[in-house]
Amino acid sequence: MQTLKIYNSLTRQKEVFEPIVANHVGMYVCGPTVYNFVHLGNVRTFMTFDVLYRYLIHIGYKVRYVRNITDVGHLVGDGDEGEDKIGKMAKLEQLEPMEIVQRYTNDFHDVLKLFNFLPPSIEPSATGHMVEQIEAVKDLINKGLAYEANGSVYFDINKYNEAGNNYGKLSGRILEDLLNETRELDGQAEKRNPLDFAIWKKAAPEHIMQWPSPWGMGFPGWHLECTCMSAKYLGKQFDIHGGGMDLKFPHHECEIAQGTGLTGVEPVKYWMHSNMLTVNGQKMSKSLGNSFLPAELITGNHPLLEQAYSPMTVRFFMLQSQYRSTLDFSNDALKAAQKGYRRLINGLRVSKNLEFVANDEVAIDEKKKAEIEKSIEGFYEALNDDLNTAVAIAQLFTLLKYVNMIYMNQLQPSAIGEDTFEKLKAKFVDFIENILGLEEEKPTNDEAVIQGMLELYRDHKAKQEYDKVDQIRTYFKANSMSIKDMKHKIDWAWEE
RNA sequence: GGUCCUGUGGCCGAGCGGCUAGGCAGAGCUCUGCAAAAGCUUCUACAGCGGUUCGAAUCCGCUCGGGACCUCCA
Repeated sequence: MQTLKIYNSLTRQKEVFEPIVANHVGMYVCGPTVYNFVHLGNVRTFMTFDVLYRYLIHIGYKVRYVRNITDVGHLVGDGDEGEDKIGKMAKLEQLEPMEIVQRYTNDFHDVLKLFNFLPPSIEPSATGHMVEQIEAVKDLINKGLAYEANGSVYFDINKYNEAGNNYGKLSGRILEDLLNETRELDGQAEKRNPLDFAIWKKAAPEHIMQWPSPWGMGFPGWHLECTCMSAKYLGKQFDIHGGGMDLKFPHHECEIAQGTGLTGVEPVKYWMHSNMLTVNGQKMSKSLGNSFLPAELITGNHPLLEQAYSPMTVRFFMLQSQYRSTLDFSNDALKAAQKGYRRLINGLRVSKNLEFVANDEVAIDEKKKAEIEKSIEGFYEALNDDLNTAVAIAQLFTLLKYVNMIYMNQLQPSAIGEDTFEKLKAKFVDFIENILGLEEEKPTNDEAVIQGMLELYRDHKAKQEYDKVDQIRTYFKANSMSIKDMKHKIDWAWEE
């Protein structure tokens, strides 16, 4: 098996990945809060973990990939007194909260499909795990790590730290500093410590999302669902937890506190955080209003877009950088990616039809043979090095060169030997399709080609070259189409 | 203000002590009826100033830019 190294945010260094249970990997990734459309920044994070998931499977692990849907508990605004995001949208659009959830969950799934993401093994939702969350709150109260105040329950940071823990270790925060910088927020009065965070919130009567609990009507705190669902499906300790960099604090910090508080052990072995997608150097985010929706991208319908870009162009574009670097989103970069992607995919199509031809008169070109072998090895090395897809793609372009040379008859297959030839062919396809998840996009403008054919048809007809005319008709017919040769015009239709 | 990241050639983006990353764009060549495609060759780099070192995009210091987080964000 390959030796994969992962940058662990918790230890701030690259570590050799060793699963808790041999050959099995438990991976949890924070999914979206479904109160709005997912944007391209979100897509980047899910793409990072899609490639990781694919790679782990490729190198032989049995992976359980859990990615949640947060459909309650995420509050609007800064304070703990903010409205629930789903509830707010429901009111705004005059819909049932579950309609909001359904609508944006559907959108999320559409987007994932668009970018060719593998579905996770389990996709649990927060509202579907209300019992588990209430039990967790009870448990934390029993353990003395949480307290009730006025119908809400807060996690007690001081108690947690007194028990020998270190709240803030993931994000590198020092409690005193945090305290000094705490903003004046509503609801602070209820807390023993301003840093304590809600694990259960009392719901005002008009609040449209609420559940009965031992502490009255309310709803769970934002961080709790991930703790409960990851523990339920992956166990109290699991291998990889991923998410965007911006979730490190407070979300993931709170997850560590909750998980450790509940079970006494660290919930996660490797924390992975993907960096932000930026626009003109600034983070793409919903609140800054500089986010791009996938739909805007593929239609080109956005003031900052000069043209439309296909989903695979975007996938290629994002994979050309390493996930821990910020990536800037621009027309020039996207256009360059489009060309690169197309060149690679043309090679992919061509490579599938390449056949080995034995020829004893051709000597083995050891240098070329070695370069191919080295690039294949290099592809693995790149991904093993904290999922460096940028370097992996560079290797792919070396392989592409050889695929093209063989295709163009500039290189005899036998010059690299049958083994290397078959390996080149198999790996090239496997790397692109199965690991990077890039696929050929079928042309969307077949109509233009058809019109060109009809043009030819018209010409030949005019010149009375009926053998050519019949040839074109046969071609159409073979594709379940027929040419409609009418008095006023020539058109085509699907054969009925 | 605190914590942390970052500045690479025309553009994007790897590398993080010695070995041409790569893509896109530009130039030349081969091939071609002409193109396109493909292959070959090639030009532009490591923000600035010091230091460490036989050797520094790569380590250290300072200066100047850019950004993230500090209870909305992937």
